[in-house]
Amino acid sequence: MEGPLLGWGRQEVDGWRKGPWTTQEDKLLIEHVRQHGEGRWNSVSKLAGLKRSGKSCRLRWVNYLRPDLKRGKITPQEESIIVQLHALWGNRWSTIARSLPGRTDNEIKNYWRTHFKKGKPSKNIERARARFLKQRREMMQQTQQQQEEQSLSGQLGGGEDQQNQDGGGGARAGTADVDDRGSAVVDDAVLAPTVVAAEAGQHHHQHDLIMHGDAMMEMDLIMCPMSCALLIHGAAARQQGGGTGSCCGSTASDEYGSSEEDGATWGSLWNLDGVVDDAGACALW
DNA sequence: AATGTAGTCAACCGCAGGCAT
DNA sequence: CATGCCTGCGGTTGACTACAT
Repeated sequence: MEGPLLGWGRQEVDGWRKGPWTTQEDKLLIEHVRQHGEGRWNSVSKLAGLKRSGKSCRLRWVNYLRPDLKRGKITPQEESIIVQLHALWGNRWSTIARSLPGRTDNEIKNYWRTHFKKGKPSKNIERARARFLKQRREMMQQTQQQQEEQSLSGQLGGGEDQQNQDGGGGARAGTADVDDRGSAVVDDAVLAPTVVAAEAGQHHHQHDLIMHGDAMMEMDLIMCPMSCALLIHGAAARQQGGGTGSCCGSTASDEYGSSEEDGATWGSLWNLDGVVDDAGACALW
């Protein structure tokens, strides 16, 4: 496996190797990261004896060599998450990728390009997207209304944390609402403290989110539908007595690996009407 | 069976922001 | 405070593969 992969045109520019990585290079990089950890990519080439730029090393590691990467095709769940997050964040692939454990921004970007950019399942996608945006609008209006009511009444002296604790209805925390079409509406308030803490590092990115299209709004709360999905999943699992709730982890990947081309799966995925039961638990997971 | 086309994946490039000096 | 370097991100490109004609 030593260097048969030519064809990227340039093999070496200014002393830097370019093009496909060899297994030898991969080994060197893996070994280096194992010993020194991630980061300091520019020094990797020297320390590891790689004729690769820091950028190239980082890219290779992040997109291909990282041990926590989930190989295999994007599952329908992940796909729906991608669509929702893209509706929220646009082409912020890295942000979207953070909500999909084991997936890279590059992977998601490629996936989006090939599947949605050319409008393959456009009707479903657009419908779901439109529905999602509409739901978000309604939800935000509702939230705003609640905030106004609260500020007007002034009786809830608990401060700004109050709404998070209460979630606008107490029992709603950790669940999904169901709108008049039966679709799952993820409530901002379901964001658990742990999730907030986990997201705190990137809060500054997400606080001033600009919605796509006509839905321009500022997010007062940290928006992470995947986190919400996790919680929905968890809630569903709890309701079923399942206990642990793994989200789009490897199990999901395994489960859907064989059926993701199935049109029926697509249909059921986007027709969320049958997905959320009366208790608000999401049956997808 | 050969050829053309679309899909997928891996990698590169340029830019911007953050951080150290 | 200014500058330079490093890192990360998004866009783009090229090669390979699968499928259709």
